[in-house]
Amino acid sequence: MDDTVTSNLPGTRDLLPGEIDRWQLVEDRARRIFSQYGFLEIRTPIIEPTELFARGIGEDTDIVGKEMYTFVDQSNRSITLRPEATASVVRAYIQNTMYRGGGLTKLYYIGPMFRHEKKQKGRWRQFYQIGAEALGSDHPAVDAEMIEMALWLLESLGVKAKLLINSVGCSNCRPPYLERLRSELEQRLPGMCEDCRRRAATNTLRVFDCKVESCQPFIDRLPSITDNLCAECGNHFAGVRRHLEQAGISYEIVPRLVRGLDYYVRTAFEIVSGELGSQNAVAGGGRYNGLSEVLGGPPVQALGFAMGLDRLVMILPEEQRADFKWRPDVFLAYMGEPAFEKAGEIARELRHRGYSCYIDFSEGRLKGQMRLANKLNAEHVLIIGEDELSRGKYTIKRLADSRQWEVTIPELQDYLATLNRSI
RNA sequence: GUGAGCGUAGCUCAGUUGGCAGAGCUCUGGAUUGUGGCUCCAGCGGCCGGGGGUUCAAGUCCCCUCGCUCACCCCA
Repeated sequence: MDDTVTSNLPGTRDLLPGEIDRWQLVEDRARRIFSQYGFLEIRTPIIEPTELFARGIGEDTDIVGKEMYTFVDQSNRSITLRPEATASVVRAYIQNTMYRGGGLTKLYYIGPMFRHEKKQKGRWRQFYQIGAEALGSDHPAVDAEMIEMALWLLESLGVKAKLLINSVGCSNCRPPYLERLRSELEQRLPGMCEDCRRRAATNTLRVFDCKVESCQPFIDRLPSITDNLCAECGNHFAGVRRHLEQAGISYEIVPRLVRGLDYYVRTAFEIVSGELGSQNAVAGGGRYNGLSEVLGGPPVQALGFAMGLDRLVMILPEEQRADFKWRPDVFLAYMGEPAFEKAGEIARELRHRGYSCYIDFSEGRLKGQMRLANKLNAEHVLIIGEDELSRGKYTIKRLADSRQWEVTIPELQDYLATLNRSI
């Protein structure tokens, strides 16, 4: 059972027809809701120069440090399979001078991302995200609207989730805060875990992510960024909260929720679900006013979020999962070669008129074809035998109530038209 | 990278102190010559993940290995 040719790579998977309807439901809903908020789709390449992610995500992050799928191509360039899409979207925004008209640019994307991590519940090496980016404004209402949109998508799908928010300051208030944090950490560090000591040096804010029990008392007593915001950041955060409240959205402020990089500023948020096990984040996002400049573009105030489709599908309530099954409007059953040809002709005509038809090619007997029609949940079976062929009238049978009657093809079309099929 | 649990039919899983590899579902055929579902009958389907060892005898015990799953780190 371990043939390397007939096995997928670890952390990847096939999404089979039996479950794909749930994905389509989620994707369709997301597209509809995002477009209601004025977001337009963008599709960027799945591969990018490694440097884009190294700079756009940050050298100190786990993603860049150990999780990227990176290879050297035939032209000796270092290429990386995208571990997330924000850097690509900002790159495309700069490259295509989408900032030219001024104002707010709203974009969304759907697609696979890649991170070389060990598989866990809700964690894959190839996973899928739907995300949105709003570029060109620092207005707190933009933050609130984006959060509202993400929550509404989940709510409309019947998914229960909780919003966690924070503000991580900006280039004015963060450096003095970090200095204070480091000096307080210095005294406590000897009692803390190895990871904390490492993080204190490389990416200080990250010590707040620590989950080691013995570190918690230390962390709880550290000054929080939330209490050390400058006036502008404090006002911005208050604005976001006010707009959330006006939208009737409840939230929890989590001072420990941080995004560690310099160009991540102000709003940071996460949407979590209790049903996901250890990886409980369904969506995460934040503001990144400095990213465009880091990538060589103009200053652009922006924020975005990404939602994990795999995780969303996983926690989709059962009742959201059915309803979508494909079924043929007409299953064409035939007996004999001339009837087989006639079946093909009728099916072609019906399909061109927008109906879904199915023909069994096994050349089995009528019984077997009826059985297949039933298994496919066909709404009708059109029986084409020698009688029908010679008279030009066919037997149509409605499987739900077993009623059957004779029709000509024009009569069949009239009948089907009365059923109000959605095409 | 570290730790734990699990690998038996296409799927979900039984398999006792080591003693002829099983069930349900699916699939195929029949009961029913050109009529599905429900029922009944029959059938197909296995390197028990792989390799080595112990034993008269291993799905079962031991060692190695591969795979999967969950957890740690971190994140979607």
